[in-house]
Amino acid sequence: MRPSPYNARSLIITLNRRESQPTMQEHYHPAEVESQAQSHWEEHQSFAVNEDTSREKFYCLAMFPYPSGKLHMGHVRNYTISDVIARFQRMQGKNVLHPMGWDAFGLPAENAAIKNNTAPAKWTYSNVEYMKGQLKQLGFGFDWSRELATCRSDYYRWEQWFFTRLYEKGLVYKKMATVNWDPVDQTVLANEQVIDGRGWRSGAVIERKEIPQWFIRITAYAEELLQDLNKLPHWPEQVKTMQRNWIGKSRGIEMRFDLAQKLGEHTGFEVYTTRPDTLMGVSYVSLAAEHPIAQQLAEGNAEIAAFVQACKEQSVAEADMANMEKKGMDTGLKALHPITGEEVPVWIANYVLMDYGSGAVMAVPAHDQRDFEFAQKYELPISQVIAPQDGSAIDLEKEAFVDQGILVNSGEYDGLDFKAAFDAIAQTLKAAKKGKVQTNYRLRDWGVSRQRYWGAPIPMFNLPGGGEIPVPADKLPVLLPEDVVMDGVQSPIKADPEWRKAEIDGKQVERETDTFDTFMESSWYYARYTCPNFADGMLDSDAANYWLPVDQYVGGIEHAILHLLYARFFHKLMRDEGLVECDEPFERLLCQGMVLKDGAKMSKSKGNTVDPAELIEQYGADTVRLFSMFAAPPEQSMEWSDSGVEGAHRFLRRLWKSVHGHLAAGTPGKLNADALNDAQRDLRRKTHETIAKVTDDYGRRQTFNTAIAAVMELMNEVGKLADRASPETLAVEREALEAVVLMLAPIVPHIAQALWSALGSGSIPLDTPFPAVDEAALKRSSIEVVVQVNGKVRDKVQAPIDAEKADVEALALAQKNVQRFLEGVTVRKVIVVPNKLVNIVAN
RNA sequence: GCCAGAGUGGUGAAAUUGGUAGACACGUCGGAUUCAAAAUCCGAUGGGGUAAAACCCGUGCCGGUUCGAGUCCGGCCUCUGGUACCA
Repeated sequence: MRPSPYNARSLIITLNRRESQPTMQEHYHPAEVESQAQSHWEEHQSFAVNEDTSREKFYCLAMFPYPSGKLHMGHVRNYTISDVIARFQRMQGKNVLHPMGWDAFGLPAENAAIKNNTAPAKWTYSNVEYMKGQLKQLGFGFDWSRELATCRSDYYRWEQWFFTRLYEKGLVYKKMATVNWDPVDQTVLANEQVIDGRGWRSGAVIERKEIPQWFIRITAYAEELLQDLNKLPHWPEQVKTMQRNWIGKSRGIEMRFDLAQKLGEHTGFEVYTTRPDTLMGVSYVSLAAEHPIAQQLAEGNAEIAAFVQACKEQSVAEADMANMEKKGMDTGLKALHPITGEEVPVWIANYVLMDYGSGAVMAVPAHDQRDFEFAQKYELPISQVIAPQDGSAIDLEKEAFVDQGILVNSGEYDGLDFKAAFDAIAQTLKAAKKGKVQTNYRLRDWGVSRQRYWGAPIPMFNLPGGGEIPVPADKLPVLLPEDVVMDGVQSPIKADPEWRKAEIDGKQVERETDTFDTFMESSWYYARYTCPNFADGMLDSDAANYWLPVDQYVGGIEHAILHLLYARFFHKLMRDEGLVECDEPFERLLCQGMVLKDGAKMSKSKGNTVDPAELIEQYGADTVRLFSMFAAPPEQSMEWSDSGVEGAHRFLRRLWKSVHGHLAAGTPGKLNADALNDAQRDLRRKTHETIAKVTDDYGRRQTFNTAIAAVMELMNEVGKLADRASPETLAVEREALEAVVLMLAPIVPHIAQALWSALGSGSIPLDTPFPAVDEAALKRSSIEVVVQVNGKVRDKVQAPIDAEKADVEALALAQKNVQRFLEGVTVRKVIVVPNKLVNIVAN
């Protein structure tokens, strides 16, 4: 017989408790149960871990929260998921790291500081304190000894140091880039602060403005970031697809259009296309408003200047750019077609972005829908150069034909398909030194400069005569002053002329007053958790290499691209600095869905928020945790329901009652699997089927809702047990209840701990192995098989397990209702799916 | 606009590899218990149909593949996330 891993008994503890707190046994009091369990964990430091090379490690990480004030349901869901996984893995015997910290820098702190007349630091720290209390109340098993906050200088100093290392390696550079500019407040606005093209505070129409900013060369890693997605089999396919599309690798041709007449120093410009096969259909070319040629034209032409200015009056956000009305202006300038030498008009268009590619595009209205609409609007020629492969006609009055096809009206290239045309045109351009085949990435370098106060100062010194040098390591960190007053517009470190003053080698220099994008901090916190107090460097490689990569990362799908791509990039940068060994930071990724109320995202403005604090108060943390896991699978958005919470609570009360009812019924006998009657055997099978399913649901499928449903089913079966008088029945019931308590322990750890103790164990579930399946108990002699006629269910039969196909077929055909449907028709075919279904095809 | 998802009873959902659509809950209705109520327990519950069955219809919409489609394919509609300075 399988030795039970959890039959150690410690009745003394239970008896003592029964005497001192008699009411505890009869009724479920979540507040008592939960504070008792939480004190136990606190006292025993149950979640503090260290590097133990003798044990298999498991690093379970939930995306750390922005300390916005108090927890919302999204946090509760996120951290319940990671806590369930962490506790389950621990019950699988692993050395589990489950840390927590604070993504503490960011824009909302500045806004709150202005509103509440306080300092961002003070506001942030008080939020951290409050939210930490809430996390503890929910019973999450975090190793608080590793807590970190990104706004602390012992964290961001290493980020500053790392940035200077990247600068030395040539992976950091400065260039002009476009921002949203509020001309009234004289400040840079985040995309979020631009509403319908106006500044959210001033209401002024915002402008695009070019300012110098720092960039990190993520494009140097584009190919590796793309290829290594193939090393992540346990990431959701949709996230990998989104990242691939974001990186946007394409093969095309970069070519030069010469200007018909020189314009100042400009003799032409570069254009990149992935559709060189349409080159003979070019009607015009478009430049971005910020293109040097457009700038030069604007200088000598008031009309063009006005149009260029108008193009700049809009947000820089891509979604806004793509949705706005496409506008253009003919400059009167002509460019020469790189193959035919014919003149094509040069336009300026508001939809061409200077930050992408070369800031100039060739337009083929017949074969690109956006060009088509633009050409129709401005009555530019639309000439077909591609015909459908199948010879069908196209209607260029209605829409562009954008598929690949066969070239027409393209001179010597007529009749070629996409690939042949690509090669032939590439060859011609190359021979004429007018262009070359080029691989392009849509991915752009990472702009990390922010003109805001509440962030890590960029560690650069600006030199009086221009240029800059990185702040030397011995002068780090560049501290952000925390005791400041927010006046509402200017960053305090920009407003204070003293702060920027610095000296190096006796020379006066100025500190950079821009701060880092907060994605910088969230790109490496997972690694710092492995050695949060390491004072001699960014990472302690021994600790980092023991714990990394993160085995399970859990967070919102909204981070599918930016955060997860930046973190992957940073990891590779740290690897190339020799700080970590592995290539990817997150082995397995779970993206949880949003929490909705009345079909909409919970938000203060909609007034449909649910406060976790009130729910914990009313029902206890276990109920909140149980409901948030039961209501939907983790990846799906989840509808909040107050009555569903009631139901979860009711289940816990029933569970409590069942266990104590069982204990009161007497002492179970020794479980003898061979001496059970049918009902006992059935329950035992159900117990072990449930263990098998729940283990799979927790581990492989990560569908906690179905795990809970399976346990509920088992409990319903337990409830149907007729006689608690027999010691055999009690033994089977005991086995089921012990399994139930342990299976639920990752989700409802407090009540599970209390019930486990009541069942007489000296250990706590956290340190108890997860129940194991007894394969022998799963055996059954017969199974229900569905009988279909022409795909419709007509009957069901009990068939011996693994019966011969012919026998099952005969059994199925013999059914009365089946016979009824076979009258007057001929059986053509019989399909037998073993142990499942028979389909009789007849007509 | 572009990229990625989602859509199943009154509600949250389940159906894991193409094989019984609606497990498990919530709600509602009926019953037991109670002086009464709460709590608890038992039963019913996709729509139509029937005395009860049988049977018919049913997974956003239109079409296809298959013995068999919620699941696969093509085309739409609606909603959600992201769109590089919200985190």
